[in-house]
Amino acid sequence: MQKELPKAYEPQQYEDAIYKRWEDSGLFNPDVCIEKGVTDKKADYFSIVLPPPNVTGTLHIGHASMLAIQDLMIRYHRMKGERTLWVPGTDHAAVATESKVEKLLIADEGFKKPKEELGKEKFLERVKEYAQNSHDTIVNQSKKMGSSLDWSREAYTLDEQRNLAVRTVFKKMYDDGLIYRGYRVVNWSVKGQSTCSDDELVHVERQGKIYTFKYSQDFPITIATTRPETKLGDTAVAVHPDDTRYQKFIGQTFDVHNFADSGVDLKIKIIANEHVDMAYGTGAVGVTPAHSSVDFDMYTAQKTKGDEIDLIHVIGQDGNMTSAAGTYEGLTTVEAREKVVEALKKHDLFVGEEETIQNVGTSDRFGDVVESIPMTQWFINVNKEFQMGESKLKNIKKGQTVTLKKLMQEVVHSGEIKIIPERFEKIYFHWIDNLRDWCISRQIWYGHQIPVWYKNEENYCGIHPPEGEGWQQDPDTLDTWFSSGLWTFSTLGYPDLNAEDLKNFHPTSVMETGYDIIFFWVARMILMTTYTLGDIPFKTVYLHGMVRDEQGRKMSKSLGNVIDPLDTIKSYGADATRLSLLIGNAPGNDLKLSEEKVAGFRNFTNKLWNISRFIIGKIQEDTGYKIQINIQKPTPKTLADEWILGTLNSTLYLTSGSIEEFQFSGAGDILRTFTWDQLADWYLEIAKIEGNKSEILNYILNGLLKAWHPFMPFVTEEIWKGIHGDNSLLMVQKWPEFFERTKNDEKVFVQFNLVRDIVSVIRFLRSENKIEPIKKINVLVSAGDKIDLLKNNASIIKGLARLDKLVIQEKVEKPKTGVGFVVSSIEGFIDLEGVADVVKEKERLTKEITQLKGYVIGLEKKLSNKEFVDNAPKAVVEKEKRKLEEGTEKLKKLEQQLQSL
RNA sequence: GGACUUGUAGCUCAGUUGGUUAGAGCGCUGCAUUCACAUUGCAGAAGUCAGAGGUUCGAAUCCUCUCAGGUCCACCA
Repeated sequence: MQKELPKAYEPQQYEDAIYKRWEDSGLFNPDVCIEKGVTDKKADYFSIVLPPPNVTGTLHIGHASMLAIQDLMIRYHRMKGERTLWVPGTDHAAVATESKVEKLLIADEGFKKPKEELGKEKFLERVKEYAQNSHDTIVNQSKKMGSSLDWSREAYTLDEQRNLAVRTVFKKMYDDGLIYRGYRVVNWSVKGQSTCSDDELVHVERQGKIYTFKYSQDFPITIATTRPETKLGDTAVAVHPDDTRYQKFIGQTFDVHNFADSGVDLKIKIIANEHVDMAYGTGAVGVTPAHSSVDFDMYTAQKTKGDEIDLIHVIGQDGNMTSAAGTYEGLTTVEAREKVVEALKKHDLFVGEEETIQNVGTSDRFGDVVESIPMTQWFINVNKEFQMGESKLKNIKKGQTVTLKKLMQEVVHSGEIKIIPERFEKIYFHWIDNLRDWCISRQIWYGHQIPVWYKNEENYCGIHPPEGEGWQQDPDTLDTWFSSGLWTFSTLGYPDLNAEDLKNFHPTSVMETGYDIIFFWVARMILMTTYTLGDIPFKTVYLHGMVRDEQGRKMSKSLGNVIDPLDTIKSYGADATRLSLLIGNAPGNDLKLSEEKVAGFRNFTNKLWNISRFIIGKIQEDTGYKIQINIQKPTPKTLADEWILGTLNSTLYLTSGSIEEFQFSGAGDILRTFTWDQLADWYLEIAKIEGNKSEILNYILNGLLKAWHPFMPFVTEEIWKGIHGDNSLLMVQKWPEFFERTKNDEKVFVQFNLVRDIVSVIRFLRSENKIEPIKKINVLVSAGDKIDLLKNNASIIKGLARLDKLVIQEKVEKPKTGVGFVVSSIEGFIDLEGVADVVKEKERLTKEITQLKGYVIGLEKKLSNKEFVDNAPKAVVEKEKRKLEEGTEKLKKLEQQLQSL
C-alpha cells in the first residue's frame, strides 16, 4: 500500500513523469503490447493515422482538440484489448513552410529576396532547420497532451520513405495516363510566383466596376467586362446558339484594328456556347481564352469541334502586360485597365460603367489575387477512364473501366466509407461533381521534386533517375496534398505491399480531422488510396469543428483571444484541457472555449482525485482487506450497494456505446453524472453511514478509473499508481465488463430513488423553514406497504437528512406543529415542535397543489380522449395511467395536509 | 446564384427512430465550513423549446413558410 495522496491534485507535479512511464513501457507500440502479452495477436485491430501537423510552427488549441479526441478513441480501444495503433507524423506543408521561412529571413535577418540571395541549396538548409525545430516543438507538445502515439513509427511527409511512395504513385499514375503535362490556364500567384490548385483559392468579394463597350465602331455586339485590360487577349465572342439576336453572326470573324490604341489587331470570331445566359447583360460574352478558365474551356471546346479560335497571352507571370499587349507592354494590369477604358471612351466605343461586387480568387497562402495564366504544368486527370487494377472495393472489380471521380464517389455511396456527421457526405459529392483536373506542380523548392527527367525532346518518368548523361529533372515540386494524400498507407510500409503494418492496420479505422480540409485532404486520400491500393484509406471519417473563443470568434493573435493549450496545461492540467475539448464538442460543429470552462474541469479532476482519496482511505481503515487489481463484481449487501453497482453497470454500458458511436461528449457527460452526482453525492455519503464496503469500493474505483482513463489519462494513471503501485499501468488494463440491464436493476432503481427523494424533500423543507442544517429534527413517516424498504434504509435517511428521530410506521399521526410531504405513496411529517409557520406552510402546500392539479387534469384529459387510448401504444397508455394514479393519490394527501393546518 | 446548417434557462450546450411536469454544466440566490474535496456540500430561482401555419390521439422532435445567424460551393461575362 502506498502512502496517502495529497489533498489536492496538482497536475504539474505528475504529468511529465507519467508520460515517461508510458513511453518507457513501450506499450504505445502494438507490437510490444503483443510481446508483453497485453494484447492478443489475433485480436481485432484499431488504427488511426494522425493528421500530420504542418511544420510551420507550434500546435494550437485546434490540434489539442484533435489529439484529445483521437487519444480518447485509441486508449479506449487499447483497453478493449484490440491491437491498437496510432501513427504520428508531421507535414512539410511545402508552400506554407517555404513562405514562412522566407518571411522570417526577411524580417529577422535583413534579406530582401532570400531565395535569390542564398541559392537553392542554402535556402533549403534553412527551411529544413526551421522544419526540424518546429517538428521538435510539435512532438513535445503532443506528449504534453498525453497522446499515446507510437513514436517508433513516426513519419514525415518529406522523408525518404514517403518520397519513395510519392515517386512510386506518381509513376503509376503517369503510366496510366492519369498524370499529364499540359498547357492550360492555371491559377498563378504573382506574389508567390507559383501555381495553386482550385481548392487553394479563397474567394473574396470586392467592389469593382463592370464596363460595357464595343470592340470597334462596326462591331455588331456590345459586351461587358470587369477587366478591360484582358480584352486585348480576346479572340471570340460567345453567344447562346438559340439567341435570335446574334444567330446570324455565329461563325463570322470580325477584324478589330488597333484595339484601344494598343497597336494590336484582334480577330474576334462569334461562337455559340450553351453556357451563355441570354438574359444576362447583353447576352454576349467576350472570350479571353488565356486569362479565364471558363474561356479556356470554350477554347478547348472549339478546338475539338475543329473550329479553332486563337489564344493570346497578354498577362505575364510577373503580373504585367506582355508584348502581345502592344503599346501596353510592361504596364501593370491596373494601369492597363485605366488606359484601355480611356481609349475606348476616346473612340466613342464606351457604353457605360456600373459599380458591382465581384468575386475574386485569392491565394490562401500568399494572399494576393491570383491571375489566370496559361502555362505548361502537371495535372491529374480526374475524368479519364482507365482499367482498375487490383481491387478490394465492394462495387469496383479488377479490370473495370473507371475514373478517379467515380472511385471517389463509389466508396462513399457504397457505405464503405462513412462520414460523420452525415451531412458532409452531400458536401463531398457536390465537390466531386464540380471537380476539375488537379494542378499538382508548384514552382517552389521545398517539396517532392517531380520524378520526370528531360533530355532534348525526350522525357522520362521513373522512380529513379534515368541512366546516362544529360538528363535534367523537372525543377517543379508537387502540391503538398499529393504526398499527404498517400498518408494512410505511406506511413504503413508502402510501396512494399507485403509490409506487415499495411497488412495489419490498413485500411485505418478512423480518420479524425477538421471539416475544413475535407476537400484538400480527405477527398485526396480517398482518390489516392482507391487508385493505388484498390482499397479504402479509412472506414470512418470523423470531422471535428474549429475551436473558437467564448464569443464564437476565430482565435487570432490580433484579437488577442488565443488560448494556448500549453498555458491551460500548465494552469489546469492536461486532463482538464482535454475534458474541456471533449465535453460539449459535437462532430462538425465549432466549439466555443473559455478559460473558465477549463478551470471547471480542473475542479472535476480534483473531485475525482478526492473521491479516490476517500475510497483509498476507507479501504485502508479496513485492516482485514487487501486492495485488488482484478476484482469480480462483489455481492451487494444493501439496497444502496445494489443501486450503485447497477448504476455503474449502466454507466459503463452507455459510455462504451457512446464512444463507439463517436459521441464522446455524451460519454463524458454520463460518466460525470455517475461520478459526481451518483457516486460522490450519494453513495459515498451512504458508505460513511453503512460502513464496511471495502470490496465494493475497490470494485467501483477500479471501474471508475478505467472508464475515465481515455478522457483523463494522467490523473487516473496517477491514482492507479497510488493504489496498485508502479508496476501496474492503468493504460493497458482491461476495459471493465458490463452486463445486460435486468428487471431487478429497474426495481432497485425505483426503490432507491424513493429513499433518495425522501431525503431530498426533508432537506428541502428544512431549507424552506430555515431550520439550521445542524439542528437535529424528528420525522414521522407513514410508509404503507413500503415499510420494510424504509425500515431497512432508515439509517441512511436519518444520516443524510440529519434526523434525530425517525419514526416509520404503516400509518402515523400528523404532529400538531408539523410540515408534511408526499413522496410517491409515502406521506411524512417533520415535527417542528411548536415553531411551524402555518401561513408559510399553507402557501407552500397551495402552490404545490396548484401545480399538481394542472398536471393531473392534463393526464385525465389525455386518458379520457378516446383517440389517444385507441391509437397510442399500450405501454404509453399504461404509463400515463400509472402517472395519473400516483398523481391523484399524492394530490389527495397534500389536500388533507392543507386542511389539517 | 446554389447548397448545407443553427435558433431550447443570463451563457455554453444535451434532448438517438414523435409519448418527461423539457434537462446538464457555468453563472445567479439562500444556507452550510474541523469529520475525502471550498478546486466543496445542501437547497432554490430561472425556458410561450425564434415566429406562424400544418400533419398527428400526441410535436422541442416531422412538413411548409417567415424572421435572424453561420458555413461551404459557384464561370453570371
